[in-house]
Amino acid sequence: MERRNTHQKELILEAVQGENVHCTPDEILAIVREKDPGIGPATVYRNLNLFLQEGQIQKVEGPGWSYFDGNPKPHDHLHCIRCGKITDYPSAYNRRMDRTAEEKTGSRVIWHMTVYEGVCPACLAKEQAEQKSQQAV
Amino acid sequence: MERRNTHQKELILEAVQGENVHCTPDEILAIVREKDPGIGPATVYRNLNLFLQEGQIQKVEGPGWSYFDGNPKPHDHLHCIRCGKITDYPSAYNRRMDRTAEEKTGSRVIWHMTVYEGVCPACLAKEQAEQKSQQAV
DNA sequence: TTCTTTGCAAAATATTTGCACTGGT
DNA sequence: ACCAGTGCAAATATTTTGCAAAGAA
Repeated sequence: MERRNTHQKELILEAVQGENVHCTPDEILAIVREKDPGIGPATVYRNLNLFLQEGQIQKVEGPGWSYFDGNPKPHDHLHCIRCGKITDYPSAYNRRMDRTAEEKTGSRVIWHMTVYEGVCPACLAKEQAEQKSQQAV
Repeated sequence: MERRNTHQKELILEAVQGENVHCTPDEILAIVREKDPGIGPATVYRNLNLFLQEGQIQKVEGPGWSYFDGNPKPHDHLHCIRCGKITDYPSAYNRRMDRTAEEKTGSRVIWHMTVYEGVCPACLAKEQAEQKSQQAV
């Protein structure tokens, strides 16, 4: 079964592969519809699953949220519990953790991902601003 | 709004809080129905969400899977890509990782969780058995 | 021209909600 | 007796699938 490249595939891959982009299928649909309003949700789902299988993108999930990540390499993430956004955690992949896990559990470990739950810099700033305005009142 | 203890709540909490238990809502429904077949899915969902809010349990999610975990303390997990089961990763919570992440990202980090993707000991054994039988043929 | 991919609509899944009734306190 | 919690069914939300038409190769 030959794999054909289409206009739609290009747009979807482009949307999800932007720098530090983490989107839901719905958000991706909105983005690609800006350039081609005819695209439907089924096409987005189908191709995201295809890219996933091909290893071109990955799915990042945590308690209560789920995003597609255009960067297929394993890397850690930070999830903001205030705004919901997730960002890549800037650090090299630590392969030693996998070896340690293998020794401890007797499993074969292929890769790992750490998700940090917290409040991102932008939301921290907002919180401070809110506190100030509360003091003023 | 007062919180009442019911028969159903007890069964559901008992089901999800077993040692190293990681279940989907559907699996939990099946377990509690063994003792009380009258319980419906809505009650399971409602109470799991309640326990989640109360911090009595947590939800663990990864690429393509999601389970409730009766142990509310942050801890790492191992997910088997062959049988789909997840198990607790036996190691103390590393608080230092959170402090490091705060320094690196400028965020406030509350907690983290690492998920290891791999093949569990039971499935490794199965794989070896399969290879042997293939050689025999 | 061939056969994959698309867009739509319907179907399948998963989860939440409205409401009358049950049952904990 | 009061009202939170339950069970059911309907409503939502999310994702997948069937199929005729479109369009890559």
